[in-house]
Amino acid sequence: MADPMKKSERTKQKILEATIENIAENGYASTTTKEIAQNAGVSEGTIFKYYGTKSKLLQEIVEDLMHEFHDYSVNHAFPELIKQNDGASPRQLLRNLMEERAEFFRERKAATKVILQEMMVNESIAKTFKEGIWGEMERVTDAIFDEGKRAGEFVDVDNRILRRTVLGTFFFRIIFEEILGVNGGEEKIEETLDLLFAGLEEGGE
Amino acid sequence: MADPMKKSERTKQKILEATIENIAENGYASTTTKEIAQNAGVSEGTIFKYYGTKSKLLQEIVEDLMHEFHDYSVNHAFPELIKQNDGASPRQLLRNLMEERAEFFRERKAATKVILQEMMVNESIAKTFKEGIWGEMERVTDAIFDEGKRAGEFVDVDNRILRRTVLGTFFFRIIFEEILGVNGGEEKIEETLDLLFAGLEEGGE
Amino acid sequence: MADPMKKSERTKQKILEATIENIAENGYASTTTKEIAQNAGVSEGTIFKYYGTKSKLLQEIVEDLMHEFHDYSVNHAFPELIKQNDGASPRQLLRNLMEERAEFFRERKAATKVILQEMMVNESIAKTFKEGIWGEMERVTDAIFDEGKRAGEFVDVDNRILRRTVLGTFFFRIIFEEILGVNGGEEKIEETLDLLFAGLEEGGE
Amino acid sequence: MADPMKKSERTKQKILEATIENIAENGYASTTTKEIAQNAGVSEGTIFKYYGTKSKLLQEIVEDLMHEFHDYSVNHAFPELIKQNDGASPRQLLRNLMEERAEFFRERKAATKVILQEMMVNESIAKTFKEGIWGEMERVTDAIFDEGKRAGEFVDVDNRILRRTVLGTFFFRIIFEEILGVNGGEEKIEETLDLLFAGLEEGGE
DNA sequence: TATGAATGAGCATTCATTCAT
DNA sequence: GATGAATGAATGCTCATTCAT
Repeated sequence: MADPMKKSERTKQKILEATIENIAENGYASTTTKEIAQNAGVSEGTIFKYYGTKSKLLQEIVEDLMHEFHDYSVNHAFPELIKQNDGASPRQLLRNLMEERAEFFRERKAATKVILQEMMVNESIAKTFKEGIWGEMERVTDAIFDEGKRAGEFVDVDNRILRRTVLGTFFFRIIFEEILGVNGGEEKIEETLDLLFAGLEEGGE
Repeated sequence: MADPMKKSERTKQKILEATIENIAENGYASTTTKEIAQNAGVSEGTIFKYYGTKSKLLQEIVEDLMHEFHDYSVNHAFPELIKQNDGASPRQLLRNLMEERAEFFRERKAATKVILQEMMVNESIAKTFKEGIWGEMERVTDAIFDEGKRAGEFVDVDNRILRRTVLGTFFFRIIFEEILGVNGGEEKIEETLDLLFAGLEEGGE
Repeated sequence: MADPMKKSERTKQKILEATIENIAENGYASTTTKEIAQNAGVSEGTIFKYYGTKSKLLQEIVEDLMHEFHDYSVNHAFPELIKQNDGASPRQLLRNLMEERAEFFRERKAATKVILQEMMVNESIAKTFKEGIWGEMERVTDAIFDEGKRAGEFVDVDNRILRRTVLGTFFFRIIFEEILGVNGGEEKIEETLDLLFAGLEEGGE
Repeated sequence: MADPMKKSERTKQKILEATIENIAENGYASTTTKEIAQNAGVSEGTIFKYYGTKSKLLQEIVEDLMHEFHDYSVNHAFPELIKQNDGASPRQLLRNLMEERAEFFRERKAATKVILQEMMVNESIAKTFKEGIWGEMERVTDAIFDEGKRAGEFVDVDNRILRRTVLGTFFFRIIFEEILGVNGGEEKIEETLDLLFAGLEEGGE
């Protein structure tokens, strides 16, 4: 058959998209199932038929993003790391990683906003974020930093300090520039990396 | 007089502190006035007597922090900037600024968390943050960056890019390390600044 | 034909049995059509195809029991009464009647429980019970009591008082012993009748 | 002060009375808190302020009746039993007991109906009934029957059989005559007892 | 000044019922 | 003949808010 998705799957999907949209805008607690139903073009009953409770809708959003993030790691980030012996410098690696991940969150801006919001008030989501997204980023950056230091290309500084500047810059782009819309929001990723690598100080190189 | 605050002022203060505590933990929408009343040790009626509506409590928290932040700027940050011709290097200036502001938010961690949370779902708070806190930080960093560049101490890069790394690192410490509790949370501010100034790249200097 | 019942009749029957089971356990109002459907192994839609509304299911249960009770009377109780001139004493008659009716309700314990429950909150079922079951029992006991008194075998007491002790004892067995499970639940019908006939008082005879 | 009850106590009482009335009429599951609120002349919120959940309202009704029943036993039934050596015959004792208890339930007809109804579908209420009311009646009747037999006034029949006729007659009056309104409902308690004691059979005495 | 009693609009959730397939 | 997807009115319950005392 041409239709790749059953009707009920399409309905579930519509509900999920509407939920992400509404929660990203108003927050989980301030979003009503009535609003979600209207936005999704279904009745409230249908939402509960598929998701049981409002909170399971939130869970679903979080878990979906986690799975996608993990799949993304396995299919994009790690293959890159493996290719590292093929000549890509740690710097190039870091650049690719930051670009890809930024792209990932940019494409899922609303869901990302949902997680950032709810993480602050929901223990379970905080845990999922820390173990899923943060843990992953920690492992990947550790690998790159260690390799960079081993190759004599990175300064020998505690990985946590390196992460502070690198991931600080990364999340700043996502949270402040993309989501909150401050600092202009221009990309200029190359200049940013140059700056991180060469330092703020004039005459350093 | 021995009593520096009238009874009613103390009651108002108790309510505000309880509100900050509860909202920081559960978010504005999930915090009930009943909980606040219990936490503050007053009746619900008293809250409404003083603040009229629940949302005015939130406004009050935001505005209080804004005023304190502004007073702090006027009394600490700008005087420093003015003394800059007295020999302090832009680097020293930046370091002082980051330390002081981090201290400011660290002392007001709960209120800061409230603003970060609600900023994402409340247009009015987002506006206040952007105009108040962010605007201030933009002006101050612009001044420092410009002076640093003029003095030939900073690389000649768009201030927005400079800000991305500097404030990214700064907010990372506050949001991720202080509030979310990831990346170990060790201070090591000096090393962090060294890294930002000298760059990630080995042999840069 | 080997198949005595069409498929659709069997489906209707399954639904009815499931309904009796569920309502007996949880009551009409607390029983959902979803539960009935699951218990009967059909879809909810099927229930409504056959019975139209939930309340018609209840009606059906009540009416079925009434018809069976009435058929039972016509085929068992009245023939006995007619045979009474054939030598059976009114006492024997009463005994047979109580045994037979107890057997009837015992075999339909769940449906009986349904009627007892709903009779208390549903005017229409109360009416059906009073006119159907109660009325029948009144007529039958009147006939027996009158005959017993005429034959000089029963004391000359108002039939309503006689009924109070006889049917009280009868319904106690059904409701309290069978359905609620108190008082041990042993049968000992002969001793019970002896007691009713001879009285509680020692030395009476 | 002249007012013997605080306002809040009066409100609680109004709610409880309305609840008993409505549940007795329509059953627990079919009674809405909205109806109760209207009947009690309060808002729905007030019901939940005082009782927390709808089911606690039911619990309260059941527990109240249990406590009253128990107090009644302690203050009326047991004192009578103690006076038994003062010359009251077991028959007289039984008569007093049945009259008093009938009076008790008659004065609380609605609450009694509530318990009878819900006992059939609510395990917890069934348990409370069995342990509270039934257990009490079992103990009291055992004491009377044993004493009656010891004194040679009652026939030597298993107490459970005696109870079947005595309590059967008793509950018949309450459930069938008082609550369901069948069998005329005339009192004639003396004749009923005579019948129970002397037996149905003519010429027994 | 402060309380606690009361409110009622609004919420998440349930469930009998409909209907296209 | 039977299903499962969808509905929406109704329910129990919450909570910001009011107000008499």
